[in-house]
Amino acid sequence: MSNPEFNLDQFLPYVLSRAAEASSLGFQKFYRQRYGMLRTEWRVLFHLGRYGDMTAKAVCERASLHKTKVSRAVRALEKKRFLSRTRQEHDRRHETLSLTRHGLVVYTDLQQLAKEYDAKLASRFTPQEREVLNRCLDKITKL
Amino acid sequence: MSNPEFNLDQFLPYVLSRAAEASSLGFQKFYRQRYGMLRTEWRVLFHLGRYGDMTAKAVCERASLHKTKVSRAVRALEKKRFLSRTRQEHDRRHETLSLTRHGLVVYTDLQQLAKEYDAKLASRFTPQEREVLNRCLDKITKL
DNA sequence: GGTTATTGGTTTGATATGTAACTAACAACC
DNA sequence: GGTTGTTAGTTACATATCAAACCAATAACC
Repeated sequence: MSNPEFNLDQFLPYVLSRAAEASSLGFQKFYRQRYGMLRTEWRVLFHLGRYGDMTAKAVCERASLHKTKVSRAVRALEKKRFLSRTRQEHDRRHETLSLTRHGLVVYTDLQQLAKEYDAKLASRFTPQEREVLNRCLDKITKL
Repeated sequence: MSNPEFNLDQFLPYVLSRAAEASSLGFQKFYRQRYGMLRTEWRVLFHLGRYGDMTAKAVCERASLHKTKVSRAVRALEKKRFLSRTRQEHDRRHETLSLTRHGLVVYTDLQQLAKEYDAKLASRFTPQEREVLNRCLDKITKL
């Protein structure tokens, strides 16, 4: 069919999104089954767990997530008692998000699992490959 | 916060999905703006355009898409007169999907744009990087 | 100090997605 | 030739997502 030079299986956006889906799938089950969390929820949890308390806006920026998504994830996490909010006194529009003790436990658990899962993935690559891979993905992510 | 060894920005599923999103974004506008197509729709279109007529089932397998998604995409593409279906005589459960003349024109246009877009992305990498990248992504995709 | 603009966050309504149940065509078995 | 199983594709319903409108707090300007 038409131009044989174009190979769909080497088209970067396509290949990337397939790889992303495949690699997410294996990890999903941990946060879904164990804690009934959604993808965006664990992302928010991870950001808070890894980088400490911050405002919803900050999460949006760090994680490149839209504010409506974050808003809903925060509500869900709050309902599960994984995080709590506190309005800032000097500017009552901002609210600081912090993990509860329970949330921190969950984060620690998932973080450990993530580390193991990542190690398993990484084991398929040589250190050089891994390095190139990270570098390339980083370049792509930044526009 | 807790274990400083775990770096979210190197967690493969996370990094991959961000890169995938970023790289898709730039290409989206072509099929969205020009032809009002959705992601799944262009995937189906591309598979038919690139690999010729096939059944919906075959598209599912090749593109790793769920049959309901394909079903809906096919209907949408049919409505736009980009493809047509024909029941197979020897087994009336199967229907062969083929691009219409119009669909082929659209495919050719998008395929050209994809090639250019891909070249632009690829220009940021050395051939070696590109090779490693493809190899790694391929490994990840296959489990 | 009242008007206008901006900003952090939420809500709403239209659209997309995933899961499971469904239909229709065929095959296999007796 | 009727029962049972399987397969290609669709439908229905519940859920997730996106965009745009919205609200409330602050800032900026006069």
